[in-house]
Amino acid sequence: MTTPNTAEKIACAARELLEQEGAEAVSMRRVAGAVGITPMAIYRHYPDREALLNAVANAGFQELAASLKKRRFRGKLETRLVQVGNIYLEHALQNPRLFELMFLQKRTGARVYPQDFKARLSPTANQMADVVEEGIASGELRKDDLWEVVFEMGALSHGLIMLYLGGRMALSADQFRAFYERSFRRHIHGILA
Amino acid sequence: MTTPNTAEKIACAARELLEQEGAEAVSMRRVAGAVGITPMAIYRHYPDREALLNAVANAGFQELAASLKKRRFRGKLETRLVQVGNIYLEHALQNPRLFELMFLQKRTGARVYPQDFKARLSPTANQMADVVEEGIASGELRKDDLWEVVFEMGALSHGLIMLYLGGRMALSADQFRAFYERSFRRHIHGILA
DNA sequence: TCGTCATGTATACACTGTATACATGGATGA
DNA sequence: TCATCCATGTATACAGTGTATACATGACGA
Repeated sequence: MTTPNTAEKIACAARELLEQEGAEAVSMRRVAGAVGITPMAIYRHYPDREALLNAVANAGFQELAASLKKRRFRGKLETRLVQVGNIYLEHALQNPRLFELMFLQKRTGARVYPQDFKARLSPTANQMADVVEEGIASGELRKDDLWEVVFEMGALSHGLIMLYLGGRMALSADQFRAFYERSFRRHIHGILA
Repeated sequence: MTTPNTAEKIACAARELLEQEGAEAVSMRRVAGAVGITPMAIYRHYPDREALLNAVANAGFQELAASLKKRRFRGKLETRLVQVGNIYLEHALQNPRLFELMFLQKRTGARVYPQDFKARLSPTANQMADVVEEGIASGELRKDDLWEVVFEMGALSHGLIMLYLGGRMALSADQFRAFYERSFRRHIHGILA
């Protein structure tokens, strides 16, 4: 148990290949080569390529959840919402390909709105939900459907990040960070005068 | 010129395959088979598969632009913003795979923010921009960066649609339409009390 | 009539995921 | 101790992919 599992070594190699050469470079043969085994040996640990990529994505979700849990959010409500959003953002900027894999791919077992969210099965969304729920309770936020508000902030987040990672915004990482934060604040305040 | 071009027949067949069997089913061999030519004949019209998919995506953008141009938006400002958003939505719901192709794929020659948008090269964004610009001028909308506001509404739109099309929301099409519209209105008004 | 050129074909190559059959080595039970 | 089992890995093969290369064909202009 202390020595790294072969399955983990495979997933690790897949992730490295993913981040360095893109998703299409993650072939069974190349992953196997990186680990030092035969392509078919991978199938002793993962039923197929999709399952392997799924495992990599899951690792990403766990990391993201850990990042969110580690951090303590403080300050006024708007600040805390922005802080949660920024953790998503940093995770995306530091693992761009992994992030695409996590949210673009049709994953079997992905959390489904609304039931899995209301059941608090999504650790990432829970953090945002806690802040929003408190805001609604304190009267700082308009009374509204908690999970709709949370999911929609996630959608805005993903939308911006995907467009940026997809090369549709000619901005430096720092410029994008600033844009992203402005967008978050605009979403909180609304655009009406 | 009146009879359909072979290049067009190829793109058309590719689009049908895409919408009916998914992006991975769009292979050169299958497209060629549908048209009744040899796989290699496609290369007389498109340099490679990516270019073919690009052509299909471009057709989608033209359709969307035409839909937007055809429609006249009237009523109060918020209503018009929602109307523009709904056209995106309907296009996505009626051509889901095409929509994914249009916005997920890294397209060469995709409009890049901000220069291409400010140069009004994106017909789809222009429609939204007209409404927002008028709102800012009339004082109905807060004074802000026009194109940031426009791009960000597009991002929210794409984010929601991608998550829905990606199977991450267990909602009927009508339920999603309602969610989408509520989100749009929330974004306009803000979530603060 | 004779190129010329656009269009299509035939074949081949390197690559992919993975099904199938076989090897191996270490743990376990008699 | 020995036989057995089983997890793990290997070797090979097959159908599929994009596409490079070489050749065919048929319309058209000089």
